[in-house]
Amino acid sequence: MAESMNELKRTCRCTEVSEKNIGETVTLMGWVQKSRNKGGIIFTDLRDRSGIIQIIFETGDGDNFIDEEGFAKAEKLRSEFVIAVTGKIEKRGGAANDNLKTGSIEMRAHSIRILSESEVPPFPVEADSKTKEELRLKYRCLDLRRPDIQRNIMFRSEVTRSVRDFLYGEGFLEIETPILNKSTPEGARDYLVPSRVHPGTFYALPQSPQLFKQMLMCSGYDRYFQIAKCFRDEDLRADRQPEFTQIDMELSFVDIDDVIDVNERLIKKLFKDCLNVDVQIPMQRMTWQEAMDRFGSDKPDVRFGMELTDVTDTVKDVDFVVFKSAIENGGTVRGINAKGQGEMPRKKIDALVEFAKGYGAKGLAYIAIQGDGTIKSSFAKFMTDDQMSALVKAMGGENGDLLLFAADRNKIVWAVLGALRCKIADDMGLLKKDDYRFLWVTEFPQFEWSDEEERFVAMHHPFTMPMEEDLPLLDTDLGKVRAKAYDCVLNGVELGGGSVRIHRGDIQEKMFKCLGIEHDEAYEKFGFLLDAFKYGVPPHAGLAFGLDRLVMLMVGADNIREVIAFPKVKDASDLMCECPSPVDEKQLEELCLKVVLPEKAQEE
RNA sequence: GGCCCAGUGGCUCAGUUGGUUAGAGCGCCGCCCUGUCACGGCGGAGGUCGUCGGUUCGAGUCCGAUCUGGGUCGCCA
Repeated sequence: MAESMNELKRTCRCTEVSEKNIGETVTLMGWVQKSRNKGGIIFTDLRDRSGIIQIIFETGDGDNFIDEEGFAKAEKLRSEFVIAVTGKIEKRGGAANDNLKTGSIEMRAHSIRILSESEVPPFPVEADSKTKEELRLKYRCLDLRRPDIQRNIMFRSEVTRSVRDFLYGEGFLEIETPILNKSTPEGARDYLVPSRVHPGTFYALPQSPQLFKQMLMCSGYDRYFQIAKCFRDEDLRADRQPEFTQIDMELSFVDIDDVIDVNERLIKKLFKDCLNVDVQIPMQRMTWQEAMDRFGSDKPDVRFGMELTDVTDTVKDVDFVVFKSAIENGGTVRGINAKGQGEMPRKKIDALVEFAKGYGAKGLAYIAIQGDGTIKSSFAKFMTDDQMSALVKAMGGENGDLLLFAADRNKIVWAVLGALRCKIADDMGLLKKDDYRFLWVTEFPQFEWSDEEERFVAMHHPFTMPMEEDLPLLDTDLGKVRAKAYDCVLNGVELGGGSVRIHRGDIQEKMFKCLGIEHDEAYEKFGFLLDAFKYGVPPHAGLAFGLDRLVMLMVGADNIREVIAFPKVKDASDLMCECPSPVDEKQLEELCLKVVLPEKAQEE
């Protein structure tokens, strides 16, 4: 039977006692990790968020022993019972346990209360769980007791504390912005919330506090930040959840370098505080164009080389239809050199070809240079010996190397080789999680052509300031306009991004025109911001980090669910709460809503 | 929406070219044990092999569909 605490007070956590406390009487409360009954003596491992300490129950007279009634209780202990024990801290009578922080001491209980019993848990509460994630998420309460995930969640708290410390120190104000917002359907899909008071109308959950933080700049708060919950109704990934958290900030009277500077110092302090890792600043910078040309990605992993080489010129006369047609259609031929992989078995190379096809490649050409210098190649028969050696030379190919080539439109060539170099590096074991390589990618294109909409769309958002020297291009060549936008990249992951915003009405108007957004439409969507811009706008710029991704990389997790207390699964549902779920007809009526399922979903 | 991977006692897994009663480790239950900490000893319970359908004399195994979870492309201004 469960007992109450009554007047009993916990004196400290399980591992907050050490050899210094030997002889002291303490009261500990926590969960039974494991109980070992030796007959006349019982050893119980007691766990709380700090760790584990061994409790001893032995009958006898005096302070060091427990009475018969207490011993009977101890005999009943099972995993995950919640107990309170009072007793004396002693040096271990038996051998020390080097695996425990408290391995050299133990507590001799003289009283015990069972505060709560537990059913047998569906999976063991232990570190390095092998349990399927589905089950872990269904019983997330138990999963969150496991020491490794507790470490992640507590670490995350340290991160936000460090961030707040730094930003407060730099004169930032923490200001909350609304969760119920106006829907602005540019960008990601919104989560909608129906209004009861205004039937047929909806709020949207924020994709980011973007417009509000710009408003705050207009209002003179000059340095804002927020640990902001954001929502995007898009498909999930290992590093993408439908609701996620951003470290969001905005600054007035600043330009790119000011934003980068304050954020480099933020990251430096954060990594020192939480990981005792020294991040070198200033961090590496690279333009978007350079990132694409060298790494095939706007978020390059610079922990390893294997950079892209443009060999279009070298192969332009080669009579290989794949290369020829790519070049004729305005594309390029580029390659990467996987050093020392020349002996890769055909089967694995074929797997790489399949991998490449997943990124839109029609195929993948390769040259495998064997250890003795002989060449195996998928397209050797189309090449003269001179052409082959010129190509190998252009790629820096040596004996034992594997050269891989993609020929297509640049967009596809970049995507294919960019992904390929990361996959090969991973397969080769080149990716060390504790090797933190930061990188700023700058000078993003302002616009991106959308095949779907057959127009230019904003790559970042329509309030992003173009680079001053590119302003004339707004009239002539939108594809060439570069933006004052920047991303912070860590080990191939986009950690955060931001931009200098447009604060001049004339440029903003032109921007809307370039994006094909009419004056009225702009007002319909962003009127409140445009109104605010009429009354004195400070030049401003900002940035937002993905907190979940940041913590994931810092703890070395493979997905952000490991650093989020209550994450959603792949189809955006919550296995613990079992949501989303249908609502009462009455609730729908009140909101003037009617659910019309597509035919397929109506069956059953 | 596309492609790929997985699903067998509570957990993690094995299960041969389709062939007796589907196994193991851990966990769980009972008894014993005063220095264990991966405690130990003895005994025991526990499975519609994700679901539905098909092929077959016979399906955990082969085929089709479907569900669940994961990865990824598209998507994510």
